[in-house]
Formats: sequence, C-alpha cells, structure tokens
Amino acid sequence: MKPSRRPTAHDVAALAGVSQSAVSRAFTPGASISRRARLLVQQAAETLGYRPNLIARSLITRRSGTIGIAIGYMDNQFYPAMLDAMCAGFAAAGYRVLLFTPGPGGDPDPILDEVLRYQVEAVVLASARLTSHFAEQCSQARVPVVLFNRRTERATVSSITGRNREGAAEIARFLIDGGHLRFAYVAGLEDSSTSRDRERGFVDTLRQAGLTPATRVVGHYDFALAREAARTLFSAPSPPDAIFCANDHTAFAVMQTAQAEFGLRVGTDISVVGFDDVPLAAWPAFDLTTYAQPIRPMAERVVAATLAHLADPLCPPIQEQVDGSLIVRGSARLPPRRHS
Amino acid sequence: MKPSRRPTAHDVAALAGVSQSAVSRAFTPGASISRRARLLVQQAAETLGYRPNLIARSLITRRSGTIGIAIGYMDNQFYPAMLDAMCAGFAAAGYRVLLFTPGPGGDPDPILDEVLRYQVEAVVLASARLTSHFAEQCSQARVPVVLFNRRTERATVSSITGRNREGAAEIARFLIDGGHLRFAYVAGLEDSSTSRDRERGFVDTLRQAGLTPATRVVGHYDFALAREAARTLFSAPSPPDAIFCANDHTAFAVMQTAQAEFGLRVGTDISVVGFDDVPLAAWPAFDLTTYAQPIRPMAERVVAATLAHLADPLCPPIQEQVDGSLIVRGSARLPPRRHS
DNA sequence: TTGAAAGCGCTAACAG
DNA sequence: CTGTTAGCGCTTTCAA
Repeated sequence: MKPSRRPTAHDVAALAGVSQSAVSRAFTPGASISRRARLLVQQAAETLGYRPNLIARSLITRRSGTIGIAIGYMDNQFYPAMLDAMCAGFAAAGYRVLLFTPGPGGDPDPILDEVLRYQVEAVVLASARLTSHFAEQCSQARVPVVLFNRRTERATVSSITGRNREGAAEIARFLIDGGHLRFAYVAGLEDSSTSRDRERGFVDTLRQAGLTPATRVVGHYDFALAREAARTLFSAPSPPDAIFCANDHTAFAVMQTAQAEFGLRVGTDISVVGFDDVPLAAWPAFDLTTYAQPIRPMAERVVAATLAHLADPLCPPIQEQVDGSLIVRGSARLPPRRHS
Repeated sequence: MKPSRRPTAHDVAALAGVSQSAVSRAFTPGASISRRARLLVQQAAETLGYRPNLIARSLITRRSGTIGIAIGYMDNQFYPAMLDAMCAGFAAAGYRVLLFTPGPGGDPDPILDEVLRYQVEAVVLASARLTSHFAEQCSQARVPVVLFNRRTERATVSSITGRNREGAAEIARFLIDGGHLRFAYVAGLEDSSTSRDRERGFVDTLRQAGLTPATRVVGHYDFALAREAARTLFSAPSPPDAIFCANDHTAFAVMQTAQAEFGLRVGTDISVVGFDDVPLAAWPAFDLTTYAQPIRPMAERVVAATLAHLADPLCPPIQEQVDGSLIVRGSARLPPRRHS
C-alpha cells in the first residue's frame, strides 16, 4: 500500500489497463469513450477512491469554476439569507463559492488581491465597504464584478439592487396617507448608495406633498448606533410620529428603543417602517411594515448577471432593479379605508 | 497589445530580463533572491498587472490553501455569526473558505464529492444533515473533518461543541430554583446530538430532583414547526410553566407564540429559556435567558483544531467542549435571592 | 544568487 | 474510439 499520495488518473489508468486520457474522458460528460472503457475506469476509480483533481483541470481549462463573494453585515438577516440563496444559485450553475468576509476595520485590499490570485472567475460584492476601489481593481484584472444591493455612480460595473427610490416613495405616500405629520429618516452608512437612494425617494415625496422635511439621524446600519439615533429622535422636543428606517435591521433597533426606553406603542403612538422584509420582520414581536426586497429573485438575478459576464466577456454592464412591494403589517398606522 | 491572456510569470520574466524562476522567487517570502532582481520583477509585475496564479501553485505544492465549510440554518443567527468568525479565523491563518450550503431536501452527497474534488484541505461541518456519512467519506479521502456544534458517537472524528449536558443541567437547576413545577423541552432535530445532549442534561437533572418529567415536543430547529410545538404545549390541559428550548431560535418561536396567541407574559406567567445566546437574545423584545455558547472562542477552537490536523496528518481526533455560561435575563422567573 | 529543466495532475489536439 | 504528445503556470531541485 502506498499511503502517502492520493490516487491520480495515472494510477487509475494503470489499474484499469487503459491510457490516462481514457480516464480523463471517463470523467468528462460529453467525451467519446466506449461503455467498456468507461466501466473499466469507473471500477478502478472506485477501488482506488479516485477523485479527479479539479485544480489540475482548472489550470488547463483556465476556468476555476469559482465565484468570489464578499459579504458583510452578517448580523443583518438580509445578508445571510442572500448568501444562502446565491450559494445555491451558483452551485446549481456548477460554480463553487469562495467566501470572504471583510471584517470591520482594517484594509480590505490585501484580501481582494488574495481572491484574485485564486483565479475566481467573477466577484460578487455585497458589502458597502470596499465597493468602488475594489471593483476597479477587479475589472482591471478582467474579472467581472457584480454589485449586490449597491451601485456606483459610474455605470461601468454591473449591479443588482431593489427599487430603492420607488420603494421609499411608496412608503412616504403610505405614511402621508396614514395622517402622519412629523417624519424622520434613519440613514444607514453615509456613503451607501442604497441609503442615499432610499432617503431621496422618501424626502422627495414629502417635499412634493408640501410637508415638513423629515428629521434626519444616522444609524450606520448598526444596531447599537441605530438605537442611539432613536434616542436622539425620541428625546427631541417635538419627536417624530413616523420613522422610516434605511433597512429592517435598523427598524428593529428603533422599534425596540421606542418601546423599551420611551414607552411608546409602535403602530399606535408612532409608526416605524423598514426596508428589506427579512424573515424577522414577519415575527409577531415586530410585525414590521416594510418594503420587500425579494431574496430569491434578487439572488437569481445576481447569478444570471454573473453568468452572462462569464459567457461573454464583452457583455456590457448589467444594471438591474428587482421589483419589490410594500408589505403592510402592524408597525405603522394604516391610512383610512377608502371606498373601492 | 495582447489582450486575451492574463500575464504569466514568463511574461514578467521577459519584461524584467530575468528567468521565470526568479519571478517565482520574488513572490516567495523566504526565497533567496537579490534585492535588485526582486525589484526588477516587482516593477515588471506592476506594469503588467501580474498576479501569481495560486491554482498553479497548489498543483505543485499539493496544498490548495482552501477549507470547505458546510453550513445550514442560515435563518438561525448562530450560524451566520459562526461562519463569519470562522471565515475570519481561517483568513488570518492564510486559508480561503469554500462555502457550501446543503439546501433543504435533496441528497447532499454529490455536493460533497464536488468539494473533495476541489482539493479542500479540510472540511468543517456545521450542518446537522450530512454529518455521519459525509464525515466518513472525507476521512476515507484523508481529508480532516471537524464537526461544529455536533458530534458522532464514534470518537473517530474531531468535533467542537459547547457544554450541552452541563449547560442544560444548569438551566434545569435554575428553573427548579425558580420554583417552577411543570417543565417542558422543545427538542430540535431528533437525530441531532446537540438536541439529545441538551435534553439529557435537562431531563436527568429534573429526575435527580425528584420532579415530574418534562413534557416533550419537537421543533426540528425550525421556526414554524417550533411555533406549532408551542401551540401543542399551551393548549394542553395542564400547560407547562417552564420551557427549555433546544436553542435560542426555537425559544424565540415559543416566546412569541405564547405572547401573541395565548396572551401569556413571558418571564411572569411562563418561563422560557434558550441555548446559544445569539445577539438577538439580548434584544429588548426578547431579553432571553439562555446558556451562552461563545462564538469567537468556538470559532477559534474550530480553526485551531483544523490547523492541527493540517500540520500533522496523524493527529488523533480532537474533541473539545468550549465552556459556556448561563446568561440570566428576563424571560424566566428568577430564583429567590439568597443571603450571600 | 541564478537559470535550466523537470514535473504537479490534468485536458486537448492529433494521429492511428 | 483510443493512445500519444504537448502543455496549463507554477515550484523546485540541480548545477553553474
């Protein structure tokens, strides 16, 4: 017994009494090989516990079959759910996922370099940090980039987002119809396109309705900071009665602070609305009114866009917005019923 | 301009006027190369945008630098948090993470095969499905396996778990001291070692105290199913006053069902205790008493165990239990204060 | 310190 | 359908 090395195609070939190329062919779906030869190889492979080395294959085919996914915010349920869905989508398309989580603090650049060295065929960026520079480096290396839930100003890179402006505008109208008067927006990260787009849709709609502009605080998409922002809001001389939060995760922080620290009844004393419709939003404890960004469809679009770039390197940037919809639950006062 | 191919070490060598081996050496930390040569190479690499191909390197070094992580339950906050921590840990150790999420339903075996073909150096299993058979296949292929948060009966494979028995026993004592009388356990998956161990610690402690055995329902670690189980519990003629749930995720389902559907005040009318101490448990809306499984330390132990196997292929299985602690919050009635 | 040469395990022409 | 022959891009002896 030769215990040290894993069996190679040569070993299998020797045992099966065929050439090494025959072994290769036996493991290649469309290859031309006789049933007999394939059987011989399969048996030999079985007894040896042979498994084709995909690394060696990648080297020659120049396709690693690997997609890099950068994802942050694992405490915001939206991202793990998305990761799960994307992973499944890529797996179904025959790709493996190399995960990298650019932790808080520290320069994310070295990790990018690492990933590119590993010959990922494309990169999906789902983290607000490291978006622009990172994306640039990738496209310089001719590695397609797909941004998820964020975009860049320059239309040079692909992105899949929700309908941030439209969704926020719909929320504004919903709150206006609900008879609210003092609005507030809890922003995410200042340099996040997503937070800015949502703010814009919200603020513009209020302005068009001739209402008092919304108070603005910043939660940085962080639970603790969002709670801090909520305290600022509720401690003000004239606190808001309608709060739109940059995402559900932020909304949870705001709701709980309102209830636990200010004794406010959410949905009655004040209205809180989020964005995303993560599974938690439907939990009885939250019952959050929010604008749904559908996980599965978005994941599918990300996968599709990535595959499009892989299929055609000259494919122009794809910028898609996936439709969402307002999910009305109990965290915001309802507009009066209209006759239909 | 030759746009099609990415630059290789040869291209860099040609431009720098050195041999291709020199290029290799310039990118190998400990290699013997003159400052001059290294500089030449670095400049040439810079202008060409050269990045060493790690796939090619793996082929010759026989080390892919990649760890496979199988993880499920992305809706249970414990797992994304753990994934994040493990990813960071492996990255710090110079390893990349290949993620695979064995979705619900379907045979997980083909995906395993896929992963092994990709030459991962080790596999971390953090999903209850695919544990035993999968682990066997891996060790047959001489790929070290580390189970996370689960173990197998046979002590042949490494595992990192929390103190399930002890933690559950401590919870039982806490509830007994709190003066509860009618206990219940909401189990996870029936074939999960974790759920069984927790149940055992809980049940044994009750028995030793001479108390009525706990009612037992099954939540399968699933939110909806756990709610269903909770309904069964609360609809019984003599409903429990102390419920221990297999994990926090299950506890959230139980708490909310108690409140929303049965009008029970958690922490007053009934006590609910979980296991894990996920970030959500500390949210005001839940304020869940639970037994903490510390994410960071557990992740560190997983990484350490994996590296130990990598460093020494003959390393015997490592079975570690990471200490936890009871986190007392408001979801369970407190034992009466004692004089200290 | 350096370059030449020999592969890592596999795929992909190319003849037979 | 099959075996032979070149490599994929890199690391690693081995002499020089």
